[in-house]
Amino acid sequence: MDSAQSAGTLLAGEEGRQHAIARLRQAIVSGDMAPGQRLVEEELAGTFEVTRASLRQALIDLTADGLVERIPNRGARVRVITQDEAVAITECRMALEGLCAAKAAQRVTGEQARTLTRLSDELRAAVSDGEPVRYSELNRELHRTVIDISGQEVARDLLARLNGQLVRHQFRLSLRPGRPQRSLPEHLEIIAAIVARDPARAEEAARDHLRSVIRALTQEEPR
Amino acid sequence: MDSAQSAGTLLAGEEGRQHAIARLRQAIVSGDMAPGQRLVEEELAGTFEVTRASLRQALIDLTADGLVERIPNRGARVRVITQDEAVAITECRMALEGLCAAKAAQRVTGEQARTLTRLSDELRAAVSDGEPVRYSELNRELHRTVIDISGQEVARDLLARLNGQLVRHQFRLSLRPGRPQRSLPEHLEIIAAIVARDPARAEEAARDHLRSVIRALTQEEPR
DNA sequence: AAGGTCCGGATTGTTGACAATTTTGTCGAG
DNA sequence: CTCGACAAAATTGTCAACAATCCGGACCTT
Repeated sequence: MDSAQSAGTLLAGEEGRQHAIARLRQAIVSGDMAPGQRLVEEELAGTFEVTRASLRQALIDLTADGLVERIPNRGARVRVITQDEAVAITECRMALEGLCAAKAAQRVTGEQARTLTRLSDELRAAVSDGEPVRYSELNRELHRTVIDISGQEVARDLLARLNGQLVRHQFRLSLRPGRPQRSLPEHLEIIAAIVARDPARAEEAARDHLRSVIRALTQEEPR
Repeated sequence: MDSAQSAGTLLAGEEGRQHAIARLRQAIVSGDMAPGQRLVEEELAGTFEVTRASLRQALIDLTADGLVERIPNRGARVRVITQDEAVAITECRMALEGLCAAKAAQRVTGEQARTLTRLSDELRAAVSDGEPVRYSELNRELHRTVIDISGQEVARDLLARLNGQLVRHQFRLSLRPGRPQRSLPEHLEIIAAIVARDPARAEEAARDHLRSVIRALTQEEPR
């Protein structure tokens, strides 16, 4: 493979689009681009070294994911997700992840149970070692695993979209001092309920956890 | 087929796209196009009298809505929604409409309560008059009203997408003999719980109702 | 000076042609 | 008769130029 990024040549076609999507998403999620900032097609196409068509498609795709807002004839801006919206999104996650936790408890296999138990240990370790970033990763992995076990592909797609919009809020939240300590027991309870194959308890645990996330969001630090 | 409009002129741009989306959606949900049927861009652009670009955008939009399936370099087909998928979708509706019902019970105003009560009466009337189509319309209106009262816009968007995929199944279901008689009390209970401003009861009622829909779906008539 | 109108620059939207890809059809070898 | 390779056709994907639209500011009118 060649490193087609040399000056002068710009990526085209499918490759270009994927590249543009990745770069844009990264830029938005990491906060390199301020919320509300205008996204001028030609300008971005230049900086990412893709054709304008590729970048245009990328904008459309990200609009479907809720990361970008497009107004006809007026262009695109990075979508601002207010705290109220973050709460509303988390409420929907509560409903859907509750469903997934319940189904996961019904369907979990022995091997999957072992994976969950291992995650359990790693979460505990990350907290006691004081590694919030590691904890945040494991957190995401746990949610992903539960959804995976549930086999609910429709919910998985909906949740993927919701989470995409939340990445920034989630990240800020996980770095709040004391937050891992508070959420750890909630996560452990979700795992325990699924391993115990108790759907009602698993659903309640998942919902309790996200209720707690909502509380934390509404008590957002005053900046 | 149809004689379309005037010969020779084909719609373009935004107008063309909207037209194409409307016609295509109509054709798919009404069953004019068999599930799995190939959707050739040029061919459809011809019959709908829009440019290929417009139709292409329409296909992309409908893909986002889950009505069409697109495979790179291989074209689009109308997406088949299996019974299992219909069940999975309804499970997600269960989670999300449960949330909306609960929030609606918290936020309902006096006027909204009166609207719901009126709907209650109309639903009863439609059943006792034996008008399944009217009942189906009122049914959709009820669900829409509840979501509206809840003020949960995120859930509203997700549900809109899910319902778009289900239209056909829902329609078939509502025409099953005896189905309105069975679902009427469930609908009435949802309304009663919201009017009584009891979130937990409203959530449970909404979930019970959709649980019943799932049961009906899995006992689909054997054709 | 207030209000309205009309250009100018910038940006997005669309189109028609062309390139890339997949599928179909044909033919010959085994 | 079956299988595989090759070529032709059909279809989708991409691009670069062109057209439509919008915002801001200068200019004119009253």
